[in-house]
Amino acid sequence: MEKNLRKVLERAIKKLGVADAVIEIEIPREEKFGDFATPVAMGLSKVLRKPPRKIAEDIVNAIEEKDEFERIDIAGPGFINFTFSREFLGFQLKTLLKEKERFVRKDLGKGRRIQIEFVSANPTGPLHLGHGRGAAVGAALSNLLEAGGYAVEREYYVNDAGRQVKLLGLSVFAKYQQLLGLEYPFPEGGYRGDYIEGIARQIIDKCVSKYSEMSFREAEDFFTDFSYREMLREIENDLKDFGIVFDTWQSERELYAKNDVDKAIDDLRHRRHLYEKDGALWFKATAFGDDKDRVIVKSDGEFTYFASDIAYHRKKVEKGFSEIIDIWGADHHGYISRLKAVIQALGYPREHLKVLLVQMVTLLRGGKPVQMSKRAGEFVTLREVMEEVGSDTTKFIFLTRRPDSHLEFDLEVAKEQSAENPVFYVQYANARISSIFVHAREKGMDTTGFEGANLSLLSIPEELRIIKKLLTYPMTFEGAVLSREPHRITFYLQELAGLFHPYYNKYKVVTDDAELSKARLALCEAIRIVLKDGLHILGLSAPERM
RNA sequence: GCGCCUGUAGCUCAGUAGGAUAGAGCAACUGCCUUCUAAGCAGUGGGUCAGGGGUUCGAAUCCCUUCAGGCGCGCCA
Repeated sequence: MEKNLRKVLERAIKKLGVADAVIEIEIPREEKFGDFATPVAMGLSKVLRKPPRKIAEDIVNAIEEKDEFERIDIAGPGFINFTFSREFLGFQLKTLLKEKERFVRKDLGKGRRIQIEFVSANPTGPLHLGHGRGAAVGAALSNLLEAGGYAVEREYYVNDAGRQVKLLGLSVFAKYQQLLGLEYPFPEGGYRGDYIEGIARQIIDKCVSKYSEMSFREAEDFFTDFSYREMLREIENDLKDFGIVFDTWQSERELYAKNDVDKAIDDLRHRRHLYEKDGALWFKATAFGDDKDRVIVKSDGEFTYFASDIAYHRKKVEKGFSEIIDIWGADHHGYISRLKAVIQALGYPREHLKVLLVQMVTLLRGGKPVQMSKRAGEFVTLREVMEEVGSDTTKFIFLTRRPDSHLEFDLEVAKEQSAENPVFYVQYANARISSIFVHAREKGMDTTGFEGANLSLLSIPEELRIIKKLLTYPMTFEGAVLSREPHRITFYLQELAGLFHPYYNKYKVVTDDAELSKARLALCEAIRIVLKDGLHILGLSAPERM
């Protein structure tokens, strides 16, 4: 729709002797300013040395495709306002009905491959609400880019190698000993949640007291592996119930086992980005804009966490994606510059890696902060929130906010609102349309083919407003894809539902007038196509009954 | 001390890559179900866009600065 107008404007402006004008097209805030508007004449006034309104006039006169518009006005300081003709809108709507997804979505990615890594929580405890935010945003972004024509790989990075999983194993081991009535000191800084006892009990059920005589050194591998795998299983299950499935799970251990870490270090060494100092091996991150150089191998010979991160990102890069997106909690923002430095050191532009920060979530209950301490095992899990508030509501709350805004999640408010929650507002529109279709079929009407519908019967303001809104969906969609901002879809859907409900309330779709009914059913079908598309992208259900 | 994020209605948040008179939901108040679902609709109020300066035809949006909140700044993971 706006692509079409852009072409019209380009041709017209070319006639004025300007070849490469940047044409902005926007949807005016007020209806009286038309369906689309462009401030392009104002921008051109400097180049052409003429007053903006005069240029606007020249542009309008140069437009050939006048029949697409009901009106073209020049307003204010030099805006050109376009109002589409009803015939043109009808034609466009019919195209939408015919092409469905192909119309509402655009192939922006052209099959290019993008990897999105998100959640990647340590498998040392259950997912909490902050992970849920990353999960909701990551999944929605993945769906969005996929819909936009990219081949997306959703990846979860599993930190199964470091000291944390070992500490998990030790925590479980200690609990295990205690449950068997033996005295065993709980490790300092160990994990204390109820889930630790759960895992310990599982081990007892499986092999009773086989390990009770052993020292942790002897039982370490078993306890660590069993515990983190159990956690990972639980995490995967939580995510599945949250509606999120990953394509690949990259294990950190595997990077070591397959010598990816060594290879990455060799690679950087050959590229002369490493040096030794004080018995440690350093990466020259400052050469690529980082604050300080970073240690990869400590003087005691141990790798730092950064070493496997280098190997991991090298692996990502070598998989040949056109872009890599990491979604991190904002508390990791200090790592952006060092990883971008790695990307650059490996010979790629730093833009090849895009890090999306998801800000912290403050959990409240009735306005009061809920105390969270992972160490003490006091925290509200994602599963608990899902069960108390609901997955769709939880996701929607995450997706109605920009990822980089701090978020207050009040459990009471989320629940209270559930009756009039915005997510239901959108889903309800879809359910109502389904219901209309059922009703229409009961009346013996055909609700499948709309080729023959006389869409020119859709003439009241509410209907035209809805049609225009539908036809701007591709524009919103494109903006969301290019800016990598799924929340734009969320707001669009609320606006669309906000046009449908009043219409529904005021007018009947199914009436005695068969032809009008058919046209209105066609409109409903178009709304449904867009609603379903948007809800699908956001990872939300589109129930037919509520 | 340095870096990143944030500051918009009582509350939670949008504001479409600088555009026209600043938007939604919640909360408050008043009406609407013998009709395709009332998880809905109609109506009523509410603003120093944190403060100050600058850039230009035009700024919530870009730059500088001050203030406030959050998060980071290890040979931790």
